[in-house]
Amino acid sequence: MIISTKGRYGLRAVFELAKAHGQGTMSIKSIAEMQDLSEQYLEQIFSKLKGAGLLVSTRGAGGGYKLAFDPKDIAVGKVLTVLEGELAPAECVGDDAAQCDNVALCTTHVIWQRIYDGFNDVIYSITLADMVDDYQKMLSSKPQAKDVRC
Amino acid sequence: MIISTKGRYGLRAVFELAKAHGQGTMSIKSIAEMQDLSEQYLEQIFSKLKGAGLLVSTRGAGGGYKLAFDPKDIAVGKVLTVLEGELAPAECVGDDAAQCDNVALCTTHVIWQRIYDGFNDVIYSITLADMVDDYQKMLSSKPQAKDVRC
DNA sequence: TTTAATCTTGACAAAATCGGTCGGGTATAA
DNA sequence: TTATACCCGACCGATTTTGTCAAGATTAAA
Repeated sequence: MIISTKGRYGLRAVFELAKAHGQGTMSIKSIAEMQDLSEQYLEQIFSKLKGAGLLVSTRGAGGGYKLAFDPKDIAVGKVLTVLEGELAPAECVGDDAAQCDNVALCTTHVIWQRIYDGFNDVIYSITLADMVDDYQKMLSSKPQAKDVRC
Repeated sequence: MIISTKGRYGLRAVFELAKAHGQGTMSIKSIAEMQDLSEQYLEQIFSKLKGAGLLVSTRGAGGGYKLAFDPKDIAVGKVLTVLEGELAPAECVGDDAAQCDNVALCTTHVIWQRIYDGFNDVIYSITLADMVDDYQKMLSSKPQAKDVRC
């Protein structure tokens, strides 16, 4: 599995926040229930996302989390990168790439770079708003639909 | 690191076989020396690749490994998949996908599928022959070049 | 003011995976 | 017959994954 549970659960949870954006905060408890996740594990995940500035929280009764930005301004890739670390195929590509002796002459480097670029193109081209749109469309085409996870 | 050492070392080693294709076999020892890898670890890697039918071996003195097919008929993706297992972002995509309750209604499934497709497009569109071509071009444009790894 | 809800933080731990090593085989060319 | 090379399964320490547990801080509401 390229994406660990942190990233997969995290994206599902953030998707709930995106659906409810503009309607105040949601508690970890309610999201954990909806998505059938452990509250304590989800705490860890949201804590990371908050640390990265993607979420804001309110303490106390009636508090909870919400997105720090509009869903259309949060790329799926951002969420995944915060939770998984940088998704690079090898050390010689990516933001904090360890430069090898001579990248210009390294044959496998070309492969890793293409994988990295392709991957990031995909995950940064989809926003949370896109996910919500997809969801609305699925709902309207199959009105009996219930939330499903994978 | 999305690709582990098995995949990264393996691709480098197989690239050596591709460069020498048509010139008989190469021993693990010589490749391990060239690419600065442990012989015993490389044995494990080649054993897997042989099991998958990508390599053939000759035992005894003067023996070694060679590609089972022409480099142009071996995709980088095939090598990586044999060594890494299927490179799926989640359980619900890929050949041996665990079907979730209702994929057609699952919002995150769309994301995992797009990542999976993008990834496989890249790695199955490059063959070992492409790598060798790249290498020859690099050599001719910088004739003083030595082999470099990353 | 008290209470309950909620986020916050850090430690802990079982299980799986990673990145190999070790110690023997077996087949074959020289 | 001997040296070379592949073959194979067990093992092993370190790290990462996937969480759990406990205690505390903050705040809204009763």
